[in-house]
Amino acid sequence: MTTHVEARQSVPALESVARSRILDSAAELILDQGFAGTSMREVAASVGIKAGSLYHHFASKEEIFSAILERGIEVMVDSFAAVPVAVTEPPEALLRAHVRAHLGSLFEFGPYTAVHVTTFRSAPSSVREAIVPRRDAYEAMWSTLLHRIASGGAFRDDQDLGIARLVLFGAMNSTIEWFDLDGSLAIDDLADAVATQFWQGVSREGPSKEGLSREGLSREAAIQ
Amino acid sequence: MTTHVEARQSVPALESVARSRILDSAAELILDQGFAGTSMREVAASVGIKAGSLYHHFASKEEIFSAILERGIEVMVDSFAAVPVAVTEPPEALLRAHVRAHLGSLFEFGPYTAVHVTTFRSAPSSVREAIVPRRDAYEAMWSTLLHRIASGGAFRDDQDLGIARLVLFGAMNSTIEWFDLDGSLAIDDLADAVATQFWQGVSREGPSKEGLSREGLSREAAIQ
DNA sequence: CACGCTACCTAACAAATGTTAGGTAGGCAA
DNA sequence: TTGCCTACCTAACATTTGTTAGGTAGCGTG
Repeated sequence: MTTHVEARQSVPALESVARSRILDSAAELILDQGFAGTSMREVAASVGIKAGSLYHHFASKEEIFSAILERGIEVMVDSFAAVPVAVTEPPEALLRAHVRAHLGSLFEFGPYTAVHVTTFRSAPSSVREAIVPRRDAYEAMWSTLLHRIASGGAFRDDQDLGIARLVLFGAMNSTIEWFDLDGSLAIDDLADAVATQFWQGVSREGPSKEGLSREGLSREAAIQ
Repeated sequence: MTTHVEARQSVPALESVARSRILDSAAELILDQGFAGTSMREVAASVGIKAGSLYHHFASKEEIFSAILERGIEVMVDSFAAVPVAVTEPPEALLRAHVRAHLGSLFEFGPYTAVHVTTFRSAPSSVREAIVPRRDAYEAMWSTLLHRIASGGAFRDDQDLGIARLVLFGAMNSTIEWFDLDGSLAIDDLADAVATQFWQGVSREGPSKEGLSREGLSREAAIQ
């Protein structure tokens, strides 16, 4: 009854075509219903098969979820690694390019990264713990980047780098909530806006020495 | 078998003590399991009663969820309205105070706002649509605030206000993911860091006229 | 006292859940 | 042809789900 047989990929085939199709559909569903809110029957129906057949490709619902979250990280890491800007470029250009890459991973390579970002916190702890190391690895790439820039003296020294990074992550990741690839704002312009806001802020006048801190930010509270 | 009878509140009692206790526990559970991932029996057990008894206080699971999301907005709106800084204050102070208020609503008044922010996108559309107007009202309060500041000329004019606001929201809301009230970083310092980063950015040198934009950000893509 | 009200309970319901066992159709290789 | 393998199916399973009906204990008020 199926129209044709899928060709096997020539690569060592970590992920067969069938598996990928299922993951695509499942991720889309999970993105707007959550993991627990998406049933195996729904996933199966969305790719035109019956629920039981899913177990020909995955051992369990959790395995599907895990695969999606992992692919989400892969996409981010690959995007980061593929940034076409040399580390010798000026800080603003470096930053902008990496912001663009991260936003790209959220919108341009399937729903995987978006699912990862939005549902990680409510994932079963077994799934979550298995992914944490890879997640940390990606965050470390960013840490390294920011430290490199900071060591060049381009950053203000009254702001904690770890906090700055987490705030930037939040700003980027939450674009999922409102940005639309097909809308009037281009993703390149979005990246520029986010990067500029991160780098220079929104105020007209330049940064004062003391910033906004009420009495000077205590530095003891450093976060990685 | 119950130890005591709850005293009725003297206020018109929009929310009885019993209802509030249930909402508290339910919100906590939903915060780290999601709506679909949290069962009525779980909620009931967390307040020491049986599932059926929940229906003495709420008509359905959805009603519990709705009540939580609505309270989440209430907390935000109340916090915003209670900001003890006059609009005549300098922009940085105004901003910092409102950032502090929003962060407070996320961490200091129960899990409601946090639940709202993290689970809104995966809520059943019936629930979501009912809440959208109130949500918009809160966002409008921020829009008004930012426009007031902008009309004073304090903002750079090459950045879209709507985007800036959404990015700020993202930065604030995603602190849920990593900030810990009982950690070494005080929430006041967090607010300072976020506000400073929003206002001045992280770079040392002042904003250049052209910013980071590749060729000048197109303004047509204005977002509310 | 009797009444009614609140807040809970038990027990069950139909429906939906993840998962499994066993079967079938078609392609490919010997 | 025979046999195996992949990819699907049907049908059922035990469990969990939201929800409801009906009952009971304790309280305050008439």
